[in-house]
Amino acid sequence: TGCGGCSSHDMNLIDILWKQDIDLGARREVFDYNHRQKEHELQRQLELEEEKRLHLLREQEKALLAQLQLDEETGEYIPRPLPSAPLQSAVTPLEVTQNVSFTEENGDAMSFDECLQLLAETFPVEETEDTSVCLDTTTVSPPMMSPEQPALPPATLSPGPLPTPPPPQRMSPDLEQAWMELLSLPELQQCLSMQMEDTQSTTYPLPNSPEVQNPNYSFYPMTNLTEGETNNVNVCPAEFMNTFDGSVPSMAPPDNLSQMKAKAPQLNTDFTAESFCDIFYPNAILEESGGQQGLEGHENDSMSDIPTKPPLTPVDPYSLSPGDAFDRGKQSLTAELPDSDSGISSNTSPNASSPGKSVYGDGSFLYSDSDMEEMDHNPGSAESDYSEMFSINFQPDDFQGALSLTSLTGQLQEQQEKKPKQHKTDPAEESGHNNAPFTKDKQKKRSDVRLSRDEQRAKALKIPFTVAMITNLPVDDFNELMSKHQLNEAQLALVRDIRRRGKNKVAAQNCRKRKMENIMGLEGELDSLKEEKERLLSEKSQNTANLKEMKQQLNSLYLEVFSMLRDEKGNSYSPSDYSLQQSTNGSIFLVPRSPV
DNA sequence: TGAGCCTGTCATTGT
DNA sequence: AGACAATGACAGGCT
Repeated sequence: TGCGGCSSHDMNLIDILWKQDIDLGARREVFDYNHRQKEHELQRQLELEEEKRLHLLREQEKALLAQLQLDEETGEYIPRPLPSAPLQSAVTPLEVTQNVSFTEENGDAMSFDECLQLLAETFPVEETEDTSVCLDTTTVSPPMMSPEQPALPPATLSPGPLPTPPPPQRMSPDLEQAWMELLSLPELQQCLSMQMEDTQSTTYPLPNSPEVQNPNYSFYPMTNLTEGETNNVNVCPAEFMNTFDGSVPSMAPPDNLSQMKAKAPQLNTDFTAESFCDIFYPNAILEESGGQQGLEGHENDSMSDIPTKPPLTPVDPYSLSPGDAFDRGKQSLTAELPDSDSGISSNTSPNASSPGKSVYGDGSFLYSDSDMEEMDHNPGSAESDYSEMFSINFQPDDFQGALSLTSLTGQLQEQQEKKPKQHKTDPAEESGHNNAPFTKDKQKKRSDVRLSRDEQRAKALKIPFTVAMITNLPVDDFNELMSKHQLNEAQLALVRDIRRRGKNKVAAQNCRKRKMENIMGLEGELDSLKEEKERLLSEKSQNTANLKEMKQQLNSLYLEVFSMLRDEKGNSYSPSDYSLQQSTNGSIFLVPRSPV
């Protein structure tokens, strides 16, 4: 079906073939008349567009020829004499292509491949390795093309008939050299290699693109053998493909040129290798260091809009507060609510009954659980204050080596633990905030506070460690940490309590998890046992049935044997009067049954 | 409003 | 003996 300009007659012929061939494995829809009709219409449109495009190409070719003539005094179709200096070889082809600025003048945008195509058509070159290298990029590309974009088979590689074959013409030596140098341009080769590599390793899937899903896209006329848009379509990101929107790129109005440059890479007019790469792999250019990275984020247009993700930086535990400004206002309130339920300090402060009066600045660290309740009312403030406290009290010098890492992980963990906390107040708790220490009401809103309760306590007692550190540090490190700080009795007790609670909390979690796993394991075991029981019962019933059958067979055999036995008078023995018994040596005896 | 679940905490025991 | 893990029990919060 690779017919180029398929006439309606051809299509009818193909129709017939389709209908006749039931072994093609083609889906039913390809035989659908409406479907085919739509395809015919689409094909006609494509043919028209192709004609327009070819016409434009001819115009551009004329312009190019004119330009080339202007460039040379000799009248040859050579864009410009090429310096042979190696240093300039990388620049000159760019100049060539830049000089061929037909697109700007014509107001049409052409892709790099279109230019190559134009060059090839203007100065057809015999197949060389270089050209095949260049155009081979199209062959490795997945067949992704929009219906509006005529599928263009590899031009110079295709031995098939060419609808518009350029007359065989030998490229002028200079131009050929320029062509080779252009192909040997490092940037271009890099781009091409990236292109090939990308098409091989990373396709540009268009999950929702009908062009890709349409199994019949190959029916679209493949009239033009030079690779133009196809190549671009194959390699350009999906968002670029979606920008075609049915318009032929070369017919793009000039006023949209800049916009099209940004969207459609094939519309670029400056064919420098860099711009080539830049257009096709904007991410790769943007992220100079991570070329492959740039190639991966092309499916989504928004990806390019997303700012480059900054490298992972250590989380600043002191910047975790969601609202310091709001929370600072509560600091005086929350700061006066420290407590340790260790039983060591729990003398109710004289100020405990007057929340408005802070004991924080008094240096007092003896608090009641009722104070903790007030802390519970402001868990958010406690969180922020906690971070704020550590921003003040945290002494990096105290944590060296492994401790710093531990503290970091602990802070990270802490950050995670803070997230789900909720903020509520309970009037009942407020009324009971003067309760004696160790009352159970301190456990209210436990889910609200969780570690933040200990965090608040730690803050209140100015303990310069994170709760995560206190909890997670190994014993030796923890003891070392404690020894490095002059903590008073209440602080030490609180730290021990925090550590105990933290570890117990983890232990409880593990225990419950283990319990659940055990339950699940037992359930699985129960299921397997049930299955085995069923199997055994089935087997038992089967055996019972077999046994019953065997008994019946044996009984019938027994009766049969009896029926064949005769006494000296020729009378048969009655099974009710006699029985057959087998002795240990295998001999059979007819034994009279004893009367009951 | 009560039931059920989840989670933190305490007390206890074992390692 | 002390630290820690494991676990039952309890209580509070949440749905």
